[in-house]
Amino acid sequence: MPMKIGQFSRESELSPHTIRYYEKIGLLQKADKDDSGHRIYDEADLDLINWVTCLKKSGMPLQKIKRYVEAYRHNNNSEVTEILGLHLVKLKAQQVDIEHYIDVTKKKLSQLKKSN
Amino acid sequence: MPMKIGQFSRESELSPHTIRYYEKIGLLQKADKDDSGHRIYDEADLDLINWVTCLKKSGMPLQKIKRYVEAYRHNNNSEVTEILGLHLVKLKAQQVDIEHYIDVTKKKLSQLKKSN
DNA sequence: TAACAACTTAGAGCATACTCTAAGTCAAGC
DNA sequence: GCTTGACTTAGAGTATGCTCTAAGTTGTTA
Repeated sequence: MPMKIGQFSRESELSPHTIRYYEKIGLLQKADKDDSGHRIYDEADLDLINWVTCLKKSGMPLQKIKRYVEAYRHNNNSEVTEILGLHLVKLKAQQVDIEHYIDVTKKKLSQLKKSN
Repeated sequence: MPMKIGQFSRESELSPHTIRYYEKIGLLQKADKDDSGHRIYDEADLDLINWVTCLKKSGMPLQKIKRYVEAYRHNNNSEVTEILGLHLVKLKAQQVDIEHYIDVTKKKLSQLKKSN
């Protein structure tokens, strides 16, 4: 179950560089180290990093994810809920925007077809 | 109808800095200058920059927008169509992703409510 | 004519998010 | 014992997209 950064990297699909970077900026807590000073991670770390990746892919900046992770670590449920609630609102707005951009792009494309 | 960078900036909602930057990286053609060396723009420039802004807001990187603008300038309809077609595919993929992220976020939120 | 705003340029600086480099340590296999 | 691969650190470099600074010119208005 416990793994070093190499396996953790493969399972999370983030490079070791990126994982250390996330630790450096405080997004991830300082990982425990084994006797040779190598970072060790477990399933809980993997669940967290995967959720972090999901938040990141959905457009949340690392600074905000950092605040989320901190609130999560401190069991501050109300802040976690607030951050996710706001995130949901933004995602819905993005959804509306994208629909609009799809429409506009389609129109532009059909105008182009006509002018041929 | 012709205007200097200040008014062009207000009408396009881009700063003069940004407009000059776009010109510098070749996204916009070198603007014509009046007798005092000030850039002059017209309605066609405004239409183009507004479409550029639309592409940018919908996630197209400046380098790709640059290629779009060049193809557009050279009346290369097939390339314009190709770029927009690909963009449409990406937007649709984004739409699917966002729907997924909305679902996941909603689930996370309802899990949090239960654990209260 | 003097102040003031708007414009010009080249180039530096900034924010975000990595990504890589250098120099070194450590454990396992031949 | 030595190579190999995975790991460590601090810090430099990269890409994108601005954003600002400095030093100067030009046009309008009181």
